[in-house]
Amino acid sequence: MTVAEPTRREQILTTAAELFAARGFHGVSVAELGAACGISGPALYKHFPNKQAVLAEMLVSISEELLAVGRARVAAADGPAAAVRALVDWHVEFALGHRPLIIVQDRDWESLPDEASAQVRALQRKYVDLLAGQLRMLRPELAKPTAHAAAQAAFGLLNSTPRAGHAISDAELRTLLASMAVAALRA
Amino acid sequence: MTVAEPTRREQILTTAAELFAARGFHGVSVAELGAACGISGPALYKHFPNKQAVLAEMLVSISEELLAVGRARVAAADGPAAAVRALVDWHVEFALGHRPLIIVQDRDWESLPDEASAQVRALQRKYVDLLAGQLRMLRPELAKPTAHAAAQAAFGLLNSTPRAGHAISDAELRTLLASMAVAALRA
DNA sequence: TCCCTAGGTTAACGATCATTAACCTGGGTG
DNA sequence: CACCCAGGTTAATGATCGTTAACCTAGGGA
Repeated sequence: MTVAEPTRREQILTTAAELFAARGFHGVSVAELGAACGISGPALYKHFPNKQAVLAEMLVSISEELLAVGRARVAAADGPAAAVRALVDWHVEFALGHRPLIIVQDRDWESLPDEASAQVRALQRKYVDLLAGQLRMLRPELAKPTAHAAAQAAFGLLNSTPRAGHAISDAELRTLLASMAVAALRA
Repeated sequence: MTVAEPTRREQILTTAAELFAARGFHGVSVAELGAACGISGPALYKHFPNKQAVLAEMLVSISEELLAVGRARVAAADGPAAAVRALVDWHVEFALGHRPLIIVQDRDWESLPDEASAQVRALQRKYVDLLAGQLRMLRPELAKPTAHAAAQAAFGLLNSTPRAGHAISDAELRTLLASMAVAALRA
């Protein structure tokens, strides 16, 4: 069976993720992005209506994936403690596997067009609330805003991943971050 | 005694911090920044050589302050456990008091001119190493890169502060974040 | 065979911006 | 009093960039 060759749309999306992560959405010109894909400049408009749409597709799809898989893992978990651990593991797994996307997501989401921006914010909020909800089942003494803030802080910890230097192996980083996040959520 | 009225330079710096935090360095034009200060456009060049210099002064000075005070608190602490706690407390105190600066620091430092960028990176590295060093004294089993990654993750947690909604009081947020960070570092 | 269309190309346009030029003004100093 | 200059002003400049226009080409279906 043949290796699935990526469509040009996909190539543009992954290339854009790397470039945006490295220099920011506004720091990458359409011409650069095209060149990095082997085509040049305006050819991008055969695949996307404009530059913001590239960013939008990228961020909306990963927000959706994070939420969908997160929900599935919670549903499959045996109780809130397991659910919290499952969510942490899922997020660190995703973050390690898609470092550029994580960087772009929390640096450049303000550059989105209004509609997509609201959509991403809503998805992210649901994702944070997913963790916050499980956390409150585990620790009923937490008020809702407190649990939300704690969940957000845990994701902040996990999202520091991509900036890490390569002096430590992915496997070690994975267990380190997961155990730190779980400990923080238990505090 | 009269209230210390800020010099125009200072006004520009604090205004720029708020605007950059809200819309990103590239998202704020020189004209907008001037207007927000009550002057207009090119008048900024009477106080700074160019737009990047505003960002540079902002980021270098806060990096220096973080490091200097961090060192002082470590020196004043009674043992590594107290030093870790002091560093966490100092960072959360600073982050809560200077939310826009924290946002700008980890979103826009790549927009700095090369020299300033290197300077900020060096200061930040020393700051992270300060925490990592105390952590290794506390937990000698940690390898140096591991401790560094753990320290970075803890700062990632603490820097999630500014994005938090206002549904929770600063006082509560302060103790929540501090205890989460300390717990994560102990894990 | 003929034509349509998907997916390229280069050239041109218009907006936005950072930066510079040229000019003004009022208050403190020699 | 005369002058200087710090700190403004508006207008102009040049670069960059996103986007559009106009055009080309290969390949597959009627």
